[in-house]
Amino acid sequence: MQYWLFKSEPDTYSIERLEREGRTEWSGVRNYQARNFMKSMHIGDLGFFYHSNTTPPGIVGICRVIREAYVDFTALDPKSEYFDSRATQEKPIWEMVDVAFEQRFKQMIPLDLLKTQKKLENMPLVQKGQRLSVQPVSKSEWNTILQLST
DNA sequence: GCCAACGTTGGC
DNA sequence: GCCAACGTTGGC
Repeated sequence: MQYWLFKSEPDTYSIERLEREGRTEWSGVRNYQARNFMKSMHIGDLGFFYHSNTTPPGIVGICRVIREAYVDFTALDPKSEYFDSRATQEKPIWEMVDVAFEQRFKQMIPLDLLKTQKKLENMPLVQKGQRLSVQPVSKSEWNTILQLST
């Protein structure tokens, strides 16, 4: 069992929408490092749901991996905003997982607060210039953040 | 809206 | 294989 963090701009896909829909395909990731993290996910893994590019940014809840990595077909669809002309049926390049809604925090844990936590100083999330949209979270980081959510 | 940081592209 | 140019991310 591993822990993760998924970033999403709420205008694109919010925790509220995930709560409403129950589950979603995490399509559109176009970064190799983030894709590789998704390929290493297993059913039952948990992830923090992070709202980026909003005021304030922060962790808003938890989701759960319910399907392991498979072809992100949006890369093959010319009509999709995530279309990648280099992707083919034989070599689709990009993959995605499915996640389910797990929990929404009563209050967002703002990035500001995460940055003040000594125990979280090594998280990619709090590093300046870090843009990775899917990243691993250690068990101790996970627990530290859970404490902040109560 | 600005811009620093980063990943990717492509000329050489 | 280097690296400048470019596009994107995302905090502020």
